[in-house]
Amino acid sequence: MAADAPARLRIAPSPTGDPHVGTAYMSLFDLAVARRTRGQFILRIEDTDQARSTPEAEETIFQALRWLGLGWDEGPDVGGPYGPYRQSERLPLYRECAEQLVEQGHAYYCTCTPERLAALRQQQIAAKQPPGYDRRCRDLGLRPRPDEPHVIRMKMPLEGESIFTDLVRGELRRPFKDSDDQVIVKSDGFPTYHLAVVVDDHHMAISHVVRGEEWISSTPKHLQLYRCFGWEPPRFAHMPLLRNPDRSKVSKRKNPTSLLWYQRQGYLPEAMLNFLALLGWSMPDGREIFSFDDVVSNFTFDRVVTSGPVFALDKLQSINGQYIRGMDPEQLLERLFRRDYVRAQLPLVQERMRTLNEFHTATAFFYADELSYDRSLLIPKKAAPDDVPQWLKAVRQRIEEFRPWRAVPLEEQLRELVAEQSWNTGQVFMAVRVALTGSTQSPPLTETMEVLGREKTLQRLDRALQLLAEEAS
RNA sequence: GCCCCCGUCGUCUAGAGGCCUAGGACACGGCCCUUUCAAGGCCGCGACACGGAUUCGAAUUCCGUCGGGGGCACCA
Repeated sequence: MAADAPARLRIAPSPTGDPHVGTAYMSLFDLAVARRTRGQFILRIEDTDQARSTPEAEETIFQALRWLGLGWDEGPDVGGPYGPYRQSERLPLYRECAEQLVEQGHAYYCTCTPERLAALRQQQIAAKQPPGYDRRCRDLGLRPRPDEPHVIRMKMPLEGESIFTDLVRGELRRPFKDSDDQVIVKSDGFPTYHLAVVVDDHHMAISHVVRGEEWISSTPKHLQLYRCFGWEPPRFAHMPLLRNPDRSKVSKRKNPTSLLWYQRQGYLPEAMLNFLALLGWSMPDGREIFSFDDVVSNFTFDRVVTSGPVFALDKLQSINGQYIRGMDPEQLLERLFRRDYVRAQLPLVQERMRTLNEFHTATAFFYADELSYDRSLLIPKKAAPDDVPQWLKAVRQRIEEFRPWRAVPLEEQLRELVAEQSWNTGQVFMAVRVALTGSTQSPPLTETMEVLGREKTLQRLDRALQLLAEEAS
């Protein structure tokens, strides 16, 4: 990869939750290659899942990547010559491409019902057959009317094999018969990932696709689409998957995966990047502390390992410490007081402060790993002790998946819940307040929740429930 | 069940047939420095999954076994 025409790489996150470390991990290498070749790094939002995509999630992805210094040359918010950069705004293109495939006999309409597909699947699993579409509609030449529910499926070759060269793994091959006729346009008219990614990567002139190992098995489908369209496919690099300590694919249940968490915890973006670069890749000279520019000038895919690294935080801690020690005090001061977390806390406590020092006492609870407070505080005055656990459980459940994580809507949720159950608002709010802050005195509850973040909020509710359970037994 | 990827210290990794009695970093243990804690210094613990084959010689090549992971959606 030394010679190198300008490369175009993209990160294509789905705006369906908190910005993920995996997104940063891929972006890091995308940007490195783009910079190294004086090419471009593109951000494309893959919001073809109408049910799960949200605008807030998209916004936090922008924010998190910018925090890390992984800015993009083209994207939904900055524009660019290949836009729009949001898949939901490119629908006509996918439709047109899919219809073209149907015209050319590379794809077909399918009217099989979800019920039939589910039943088929069950049978196959029961018969210990690999699950997959049985191609019933493949040669029927169906032309469903627009009001008739249907999908479009691509035709995979029945024989032969797909061979491609992966930049990190070398030659990979797989018989076509192992891939079924994938849906490329859903019944809601939206493309599936498989169609959209190919169409967009081509139309955005992407030269290198860097993505997780999890995509290896669908690469033959993608290559087949390129072939059907008559387009030249990009180069593929399948990076190893980040793992939990138990070696499963990294997940938020077992690891903090939200970039927002790292930001709030006070990790430095440059240390985070350094750490991420060290997972699966190494500098030719073996140095472990290096800048993003060092990655840019040294990155090659042949130094990427193929086995999945465990995403373990102790090394990140150590690296972060080294960065902190390496800063001059003025720089450090700057960083400390610009921290967004502190800024967010400020309005909550300002009206309660009489001296500057009170800022620290009033916000200490934001930082505690585990609050220490007397269990009896969890039982509000005039409340029945046995009621408290169910309040906390109900509140937890109510907000666990709730979006957006903002004070006003959260307050609405809580008030609704309390009203439904005919509970006492003051008592319920007080119990939650103590669980979250360890004290009966705190800034307004839901504003506190917003700043504290979902993760810590849920964690502290759990902790309070645990305390109450201990007391009961 | 089928297909694919992977397998060096607890963890991240170096290693592309002899330079390997396998190197570094994190973590861990000890000592030193020190009013404490960190930081720093020194020392230590600690791995080529297993079995065959190829070779004068294998962590490095090939095969098998075992183990881990991923995929098999109208999710990405």
